Amino acid sequence: MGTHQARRGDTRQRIQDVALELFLERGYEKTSLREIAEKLDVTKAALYYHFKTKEDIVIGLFQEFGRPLDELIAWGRTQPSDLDTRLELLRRYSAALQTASPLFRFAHENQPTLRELSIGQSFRERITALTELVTDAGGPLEDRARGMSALFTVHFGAFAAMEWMTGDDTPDDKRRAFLQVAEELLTAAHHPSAGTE
Amino acid sequence: MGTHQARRGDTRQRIQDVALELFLERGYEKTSLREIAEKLDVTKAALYYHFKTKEDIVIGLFQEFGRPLDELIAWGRTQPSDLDTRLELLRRYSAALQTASPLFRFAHENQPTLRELSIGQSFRERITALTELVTDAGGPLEDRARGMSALFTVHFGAFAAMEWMTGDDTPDDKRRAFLQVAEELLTAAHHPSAGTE
Amino acid sequence: MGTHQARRGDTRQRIQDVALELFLERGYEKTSLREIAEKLDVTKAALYYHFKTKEDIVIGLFQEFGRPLDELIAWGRTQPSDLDTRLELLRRYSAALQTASPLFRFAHENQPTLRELSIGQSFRERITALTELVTDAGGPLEDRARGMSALFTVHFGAFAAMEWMTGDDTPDDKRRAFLQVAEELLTAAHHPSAGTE
Amino acid sequence: MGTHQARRGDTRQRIQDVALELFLERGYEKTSLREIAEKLDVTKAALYYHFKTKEDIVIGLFQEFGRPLDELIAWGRTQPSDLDTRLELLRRYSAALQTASPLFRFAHENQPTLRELSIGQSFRERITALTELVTDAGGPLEDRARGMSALFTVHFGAFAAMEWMTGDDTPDDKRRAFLQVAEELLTAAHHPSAGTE
DNA sequence: AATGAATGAGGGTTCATTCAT
DNA sequence: CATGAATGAACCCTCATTCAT
Repeated sequence: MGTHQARRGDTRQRIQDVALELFLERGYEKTSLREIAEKLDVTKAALYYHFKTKEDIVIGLFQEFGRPLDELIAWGRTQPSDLDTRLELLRRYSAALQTASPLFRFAHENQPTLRELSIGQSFRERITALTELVTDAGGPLEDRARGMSALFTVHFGAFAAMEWMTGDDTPDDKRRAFLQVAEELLTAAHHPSAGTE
Repeated sequence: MGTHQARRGDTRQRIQDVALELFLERGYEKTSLREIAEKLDVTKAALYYHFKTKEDIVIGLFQEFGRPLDELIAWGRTQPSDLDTRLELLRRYSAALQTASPLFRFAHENQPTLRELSIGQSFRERITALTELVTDAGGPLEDRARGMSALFTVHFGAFAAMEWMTGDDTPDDKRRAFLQVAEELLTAAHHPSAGTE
Repeated sequence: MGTHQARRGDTRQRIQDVALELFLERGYEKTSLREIAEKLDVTKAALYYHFKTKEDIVIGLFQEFGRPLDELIAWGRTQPSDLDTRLELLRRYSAALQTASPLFRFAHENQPTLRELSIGQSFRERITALTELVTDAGGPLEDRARGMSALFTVHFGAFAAMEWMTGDDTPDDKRRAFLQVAEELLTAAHHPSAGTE
Repeated sequence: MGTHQARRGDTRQRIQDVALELFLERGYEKTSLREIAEKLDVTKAALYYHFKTKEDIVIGLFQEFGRPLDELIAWGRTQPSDLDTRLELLRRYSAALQTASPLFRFAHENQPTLRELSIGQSFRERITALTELVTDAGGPLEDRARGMSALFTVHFGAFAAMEWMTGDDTPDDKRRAFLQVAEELLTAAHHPSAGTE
């Protein structure tokens, strides 16, 4: 029950938690392994026992949190490419963001780093896959814009909005509100009169 | 006479150009002054003749490119807070992004850095100001979400979309499409029946 | 039962074998215990069960392989200091190198390390002892040079030559050739007319 | 006339001097840049102003000291492949070693390191070139052994001998003695009766 | 308007070694 | 007989910055 040495075996997990926390606060590049180690009250070398490199910590994070997104895409690909599927995709994406949003915010705020970090490639591919599922590649430009906009809305509604939106609604209220706006966008994209209005 | 030394006096400008280019490519933190200097074929020390610090280069960039945004906000504050004003704000914002989009992309992709860089504060404030002009602080949550979504749509439509949207429409076509979607969103937010649907 | 764990008790030997192999390939300093352990498919800590320190592995190697040299010197000291003894020393040394040459190559290629490694001292002493047995401390400079040269010839003929000598003679052919050259050198050193030429 | 800052512009040279000195004393791997810097009373970073990497220091050393050897080889290749040429090659090699011997000793005592250091390759090639010039690729094995032995004799006579040879002859006396022994070896290799004796 | 030389702080990484289990 | 987890010291290297010239 002491402060020291109390945990055991969960060090790997703790490293990832603290790392993500600091990466979000100060960015990947500016977060040094020294900082992570100090916050955990271990040595830098201890980190290297659990992760081969700094980049490896990020890879670990994405493996853990990125799975729901993979499943979502896999599911989407088994479904017919119609409005109902897309609405459901949005809903599930919104739900997934509830827990994974820290990682996604990290991904967004550290793009130049991820671009060079191998893992970044696969993350971008997943985003691309999602947009393809939600938009109709052959449809009119406006409709595709609506699809992407719906995605932006759910996506950024999950974290960017948290900082910029005033009022005292709960995070979950906000999330649902953005989800509804996104659904309207997608529905409009499928409405025959959408492009003409 | 000679390709070298041909320019004069515009070194400051050239530094900023190259810096922004590299910041976009590799991120602010990973771009070293050495790289910038080498690409310009001058010494690191030369950079210090023109800019007091690395951060100063960023400040210079924001002063140059950030002005249109300041003017936009200033204009918005003189106008009545109604739908027409907001639509016009969107249009002007979209237009401003046409030239300033590299800087905005830089701002977005280097948020953790900017957060600590003093200049970042003022940039965030400007974004906050914009959202306040475009949404009605006292209105229903869905409407505020629509306002923010409209802003996201114009904003990310300007660069994120460029990478993720397939098809061979021109960038300007895309921009206009996103603008139109954003206008629809704002209009819906002002429609009496919007919240009930 | 199974390929693993098949050996038992010979772990110490296997460590030494793999260590010498790696020391020869990459040098003592650049060979880490991690590498040795990985190649053996055990943990670093396991090495410490068999050897107290990294240096201890080297000591072990020299004890194993260095004995023939000790015996050679001991034998030499019991013999009269004449040409026949010296020729026989050369022959025995050449023979000893046949099996011990890896260790000798290691010793030669890692001299700065050995110099600081306690065991190195004793190795150098042995070489010095050999030269004293083969040369006549009070004789003319040229003769002493011939003695050392004979030693070089046998010594480096055993490994350096392997890499630099073209042709398809067997290693043993080469060894014998160098031995013969060395014998000529020693014999010349004992010839009355040697110094006068 | 102060102790500090007294020199200027010769820092690069001083780094190389001190580096070689330490490399000889403690070996390349065990010599840290910190040690070199401290001995020079500058910062580690200063070293990096003059040399891109630790390996670069070695490269610099070889470029400086390795040139005489290159010239020797180049000269040898313009000459007829007979005894006189070979004797002259030995003499010139022996002379070259007078000044370059520290570098050659370094090369010899740090072979595993050099093998991985790119520069090492070219050094080995030079040694190979020399042996080819001094021996007759098509001749009998014994004669080739005599050629290599002659080279060993001159080569190791230049530094290894210094440590192992007792007596109070000057280094130059020793060098000349070894040179003479080497000359005898080469001459014997060209004697018709050499192999039969 | 710019350079050459240097610095101090810190980066990520690797190493030999230890010890409770 | 061996492992898992960790440490402390050191490593090479890079960075933003300075300053005399």
